[in-house]
Amino acid sequence: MAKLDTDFFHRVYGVVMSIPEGCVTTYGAIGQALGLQRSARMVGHALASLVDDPGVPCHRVVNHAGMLSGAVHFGTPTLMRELLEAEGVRFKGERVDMKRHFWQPEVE
DNA sequence: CGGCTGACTGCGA
DNA sequence: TTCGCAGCCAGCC
Repeated sequence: MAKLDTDFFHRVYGVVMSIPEGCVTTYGAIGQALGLQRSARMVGHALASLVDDPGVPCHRVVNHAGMLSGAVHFGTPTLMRELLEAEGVRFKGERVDMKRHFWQPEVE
């Protein structure tokens, strides 16, 4: 681990893959775990590529407001929410109940 | 090789 | 939590 390869996406892959079922996290939290504290955007872009990769529960990643900002990239805007609800994640209207399901990824 | 865009965040009000 | 401003880095054209 801690391989500084250009495969930055690969790191996000590992972290997202480590997200427990029924839990959600933010881009910043992931970025922080990767050492990219100020570059949460990169996490989002990484996810954009990871969503193209099967086996990556990127639907467990939301923005700091708890909104499913990446749902549009799922092909089906509602798919992201459906997946979370299927895992037991509670929703507050259009947002995820961060207070209840927020999970902090740890540094590899 | 240069510039723009982008699944965002943090701070202050 | 919401609104506004500015920063950060990598991928893509």
